[in-house]
Amino acid sequence: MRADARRNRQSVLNAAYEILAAEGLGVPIDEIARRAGVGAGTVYRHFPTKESLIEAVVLDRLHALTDKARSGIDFAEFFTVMVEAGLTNRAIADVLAGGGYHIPADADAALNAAFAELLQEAQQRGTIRPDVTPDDIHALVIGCVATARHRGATVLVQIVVAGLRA
Amino acid sequence: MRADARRNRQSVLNAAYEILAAEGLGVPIDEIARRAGVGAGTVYRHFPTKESLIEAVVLDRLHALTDKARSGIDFAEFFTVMVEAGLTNRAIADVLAGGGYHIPADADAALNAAFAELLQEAQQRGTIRPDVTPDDIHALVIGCVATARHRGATVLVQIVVAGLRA
DNA sequence: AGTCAAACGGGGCGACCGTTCCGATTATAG
DNA sequence: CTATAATCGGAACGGTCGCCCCGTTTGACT
Repeated sequence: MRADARRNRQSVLNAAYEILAAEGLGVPIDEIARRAGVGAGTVYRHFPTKESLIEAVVLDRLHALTDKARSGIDFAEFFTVMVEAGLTNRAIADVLAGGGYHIPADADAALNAAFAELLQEAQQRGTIRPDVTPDDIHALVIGCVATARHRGATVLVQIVVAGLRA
Repeated sequence: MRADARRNRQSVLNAAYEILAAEGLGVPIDEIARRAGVGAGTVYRHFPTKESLIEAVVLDRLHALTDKARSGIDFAEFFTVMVEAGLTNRAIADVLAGGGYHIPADADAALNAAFAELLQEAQQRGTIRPDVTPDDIHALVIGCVATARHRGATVLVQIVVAGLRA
């Protein structure tokens, strides 16, 4: 690959990461291109579709979250980590909420599986009420993120976590 | 006002109510017009802008909710009423979430005020934790609605309400 | 330095949507 | 029944956005 191509590809990735994290998946490609200092055509040369660009930007974040879940973290703690991830990065929030764009199922599935294991452990230990499903948790994370955007996150997460306790 | 004009106006209102409740504020005007059996121009004769049509359709629902809040209902009960209202009527959900369109401030403010009073009562009676603000509650309603769209509402609302208790 | 394929960029296409316009229609007063 | 003005419907406008195309530039290898 030519040197300028590699450079431009990296510029696009950097710009896309910044803008997507700040504004969410709704930003036009042209804006990403402008921020990267390239034309829209160049973006589409490297990433055949907007979805593929989003994928490239978001995938490693999802993997990082999955790793965190596997790191022996407490369930309640990881819950707040997820919410904070969504608050810090609107693209993550949009992807978790399933907003329009489709992310490869396996990355999403791996994260959900790790989260579900944490939940099951906590439920067996008796610290989390037994009638909540992994899907409920997933939904609560989305809700907390959407919710805490206007308000401070801490109180809301405290409330939800308190409600989750057995 | 001519008889056919009144008839058409009502058709538009009915169609708009049905579709907006079912699909949310994103539906195109043309679809509302088609469902009402009129042209798009007719819709704009009666409602100068899409926002005004939405307003006409949504306002009395907001007033109904405000009345319900004033009817001596319990705070926790009203919380679930709000969530159910959002689930039943996507237009309500979108308006509560502040999704794009602007609803006259007083209607929104009246509902919020009534809800805030219920909260304050419950907090003085000691049934709801004292560190949550009306804005927190507003946010939690939005979150529960957005959340419960995919999952059943009951478990989620139970969790949140349990977390809200003192 | 010269060559040429690869990469560039920005204008353009098609789709969608809110809004406006205007010729055709129709209800109502006289 | 006619005149007339209100109303109607849907085509057209302007704006946005994802995506593609193509004339031009540029980097790598000789």
